[in-house]
Parts: sequence; structure tokens; C-alpha cells
Amino acid sequence: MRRDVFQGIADPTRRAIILLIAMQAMTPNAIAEHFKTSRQAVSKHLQILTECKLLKQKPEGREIYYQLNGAKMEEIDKWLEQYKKIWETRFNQLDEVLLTMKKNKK
Amino acid sequence: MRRDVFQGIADPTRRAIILLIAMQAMTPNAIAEHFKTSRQAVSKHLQILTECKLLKQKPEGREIYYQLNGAKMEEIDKWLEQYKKIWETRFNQLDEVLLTMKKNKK
DNA sequence: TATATGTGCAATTGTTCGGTTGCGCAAATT
DNA sequence: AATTTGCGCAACCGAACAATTGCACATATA
Repeated sequence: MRRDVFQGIADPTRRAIILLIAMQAMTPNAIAEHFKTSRQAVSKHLQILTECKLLKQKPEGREIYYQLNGAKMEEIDKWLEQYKKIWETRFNQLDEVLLTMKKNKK
Repeated sequence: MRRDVFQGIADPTRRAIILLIAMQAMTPNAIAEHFKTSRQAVSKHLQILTECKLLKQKPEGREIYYQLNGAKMEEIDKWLEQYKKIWETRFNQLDEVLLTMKKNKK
């Protein structure tokens, strides 16, 4: 079962959960109140997000607080960095050049 | 059918395709050569990436060059910005405070 | 015109996903 | 001790996904 960060943020409900938790750690029931789906469905999303390390569990007696793992979010940022560098060095212009070369070769 | 940027980058093969194309616009066949899967499978990924606007098609006679759409990549970056702001303002510390308050309330 | 090439599209198949319902268990409350 | 509350887990279902195979079509080339 693939369980990486990108699959974690692929679902809109999960992104909404991340947004909620980013602002304040919450328990599954508290989170579920914000959605129309069942508590168990939310719980499944929490499980997935925890598996891909985007969330951390903080047990507090009988309750479990879920907290955002900022470090894992940075992983996405790092991935994006690659492309930022490529855009900034204007590789798009190189594309145009290559296409033109191809066109003229005919 | 959900077809947003986040689902676009959810698949590892598609991320690899994005990386290839980011450096140089390529045709489906050229792209397919880099993978062990069939040309049609790659073509499907290209279709998905095009639908969610991450790629742009540049028809060149009989061939079709696929090009990365940097603007759409920035959409992911914008999404990340939200959380960066939250981390930088150290909301995590606030979490700790809230948890401590909860703990002491008992 | 006949043929090869580059590509998209349709049908099929096995797998994963997101959701629901129901159950079980441990921690709190009475 | 009995009950309530907060959660996770398992089974199940329909939809979406990823990949394969086969075909159709348009553009080059001979």
C-alpha cells in the first residue's frame, strides 16, 4: 500500500483536515464535527495522514490529539523547489529553442 | 471524476513525467522510453496531467510536444504558503499551551 | 497510392479508495 | 460495578484508478 505525502494530500477532505489541525491540534470527534461524513470515515483519513507522517498523535488520557507534522509538509516544499529552480533558470525558453530547431530541421 | 493538481501529482509515475518534461518538452513516445510501462499507459498519465492543466500540448506536425505549465505548479506552492505562515507564527507552541491547559483542568 | 509512424481512444481487468455500518475495548463517570 | 464516552478495527460496497491490449486515424515517407 502506497502511503506517501502526495497521496496524503490528494484527497480534498484530508486537505481540509490538515487545515483544521494546522491551526489547532484536535481530537477525532472534534474534527468529525466539521464534516458531514461519519466519524469513522474521518478516522480513516486520520489513519492515512498518520501513516504518511503528516500527522502526529498525542494521547491525552482517553482522548487522542492529532497534531500537524510541519517537517513532513516541508517535504512537499522541497519537491517543489526542484521545479522552481528550473523555471527560474528559464528552461521554458530552452524548450522554445529546441522546438524551433526541430521545426527548421524539416 | 476528480481532476485537480493534487491528484495529478499523487502518482509517482506522473511525478517522474513532470520531472522529465520540466527539463525539456517531449513527445509521448520519447517519454514512454523512460519507463517500463506501455506507451498507452504513459499516454493516459499525460491525459490526466493535461486535464488538470499541469501540462500543455504543443502540436508539431504529427508529433505532440508536452510542456510543463509552471503556473499550475505555483498553485501547489500557494497552498503550501498557508501552512508556512501558520508554522512561522509558531502555532505549534499554542498547541502545546492548549494541551497543557486541558491537562491541568483535570 | 501504399506503407510506416505517432498518437489517441475504447474495452477489460485487477487494485485501491472513500464511505458506511457494526463491533469491541479501554478510559472516565455514575 | 454498571454505564457512558472516545476510538480504532473489520467487513462490505460502489466508484475511481492504473495498466494492458487492440484498434482507428491522421500525418509523414517511399
